[in-house]
Amino acid sequence: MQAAFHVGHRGVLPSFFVTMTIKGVVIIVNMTINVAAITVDLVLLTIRQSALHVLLIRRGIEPFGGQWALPGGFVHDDEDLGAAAARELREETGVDPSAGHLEQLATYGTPGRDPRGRVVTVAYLAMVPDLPSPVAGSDAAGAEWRPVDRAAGLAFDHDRILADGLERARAKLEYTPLATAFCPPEFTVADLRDVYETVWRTTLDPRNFHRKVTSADGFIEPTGHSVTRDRGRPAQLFRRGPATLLHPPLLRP
Amino acid sequence: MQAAFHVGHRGVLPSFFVTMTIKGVVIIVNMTINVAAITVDLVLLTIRQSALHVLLIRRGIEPFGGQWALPGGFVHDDEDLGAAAARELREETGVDPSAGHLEQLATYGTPGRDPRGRVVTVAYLAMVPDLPSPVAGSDAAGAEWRPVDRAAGLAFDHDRILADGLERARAKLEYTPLATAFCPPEFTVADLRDVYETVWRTTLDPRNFHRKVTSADGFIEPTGHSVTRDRGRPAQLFRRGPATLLHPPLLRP
DNA sequence: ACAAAAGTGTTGCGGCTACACCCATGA
DNA sequence: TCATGGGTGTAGCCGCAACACTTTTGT
Repeated sequence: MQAAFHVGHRGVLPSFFVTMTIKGVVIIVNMTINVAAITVDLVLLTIRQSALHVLLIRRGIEPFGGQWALPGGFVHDDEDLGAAAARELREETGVDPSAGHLEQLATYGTPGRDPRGRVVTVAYLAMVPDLPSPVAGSDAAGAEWRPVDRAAGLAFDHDRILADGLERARAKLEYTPLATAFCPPEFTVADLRDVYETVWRTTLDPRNFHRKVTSADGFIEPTGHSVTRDRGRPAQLFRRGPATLLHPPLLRP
Repeated sequence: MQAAFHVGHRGVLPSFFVTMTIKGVVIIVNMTINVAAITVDLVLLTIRQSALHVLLIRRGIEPFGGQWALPGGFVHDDEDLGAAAARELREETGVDPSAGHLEQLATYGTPGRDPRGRVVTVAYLAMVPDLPSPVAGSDAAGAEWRPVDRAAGLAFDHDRILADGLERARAKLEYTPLATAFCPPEFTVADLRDVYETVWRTTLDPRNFHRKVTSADGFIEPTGHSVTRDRGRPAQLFRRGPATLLHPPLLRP
């Protein structure tokens, strides 16, 4: 039997093989250059009750069925990587990505990290305010916000991805105004300090912190409003400023 | 005609199609989940004659045949991403990756960035000392060290990747001992200062620089030797120290 | 009145810039 | 001995940690 074959219109050669059984004849096409499935995974962080939480989903299918994992999924055809991450964020939380922060974290492609075959995942780091609405329903068996120090034992290499995401988040609070991504549109200096204290797992002097963030150029802007939260003097409300880098930075103690 | 088909043993579904002509009958198999070819590209930097240079290769084949591009290539089957980058580095320069520095930069996968089809590239940033030997021959039509400010007009999206690599390198000199990756095993404080001045495109006070780098814990260690380079008092030789982070950092002016 | 949280003023320390100054060598 | 680059000392500035103190609310 002779078979002429042609691979797609793109000229990219795949490496896995396709087996076809036609009228009892088995045809195996084996190819040479490697391809991989591309997924995006999300390290999606928020702060609830002064504790840093990560969104986990409970896998409904194999592999790792029943185990907890970071939310993620396959990149669609003709879809940009960042767009895939933004889509996942919308699907999993319902928030518009522009309300929080979304950035590429790193890419993981160790052979064997997915038992189904070669899967390269581009991980993204996202921070969102504490969402009043519950997590939007997804095709997973379940989803929940988990405190990051109770998130060990994830599927795939997601423990590693989560650790990398946490370290990135901690480092970026120092020299970028990223902390505001955890806050609602209007927030107090105490809210912002709670973000830093929670992510860094330290305590900060409220007086010096206040001075630093209000004097850092373009970090936060007063809205003119104020609120009284519990007891005590009402606090001014701020919104995020236009700065993209912090001058001077807030260094970890 | 009926055809039962089965995709590989891995369970990963590809998205492109395979057309087979068997005894005059055309069979098109179209699949749903996207796959991509995975490449690694290298932003390989060095310093020659006090100018920052990047290694470029002249493409021998289409697409972008004849144009200059970053060195790179396909990730092999069962090869880790970092291992593929290290292999490219060895192939292009002959240096052992441990002699310099190699780290993941970012991943680029915009549809259409490669006219052959969906190609996702994981870019790596590498720094090596000025190599006495010329660049090892490769399968490309040519290779050369190009000053970074004369490197515009590269193939694919490599202008963007190079810009991202340069910004990463500049930022990392501040708070890591990365600058030593540009230096030979033994170097003087003036050599190290030249690295900073070249990458940052500034001038630094030699006296204050000397004090800072010799007092930064674990940054550089004296070897006991010294050299006289041109005129003037002989300079002590140093090797890189064990530090992985700089305390305190050297901030850009 | 008192507790509690917001916000300001002040002091002292440590790192940094700027620059004077000394050291060791080649020509 | 002079030019040149290597290396040290020091004064002043600036940012920051520490903390006393004032302001504004709820109870």
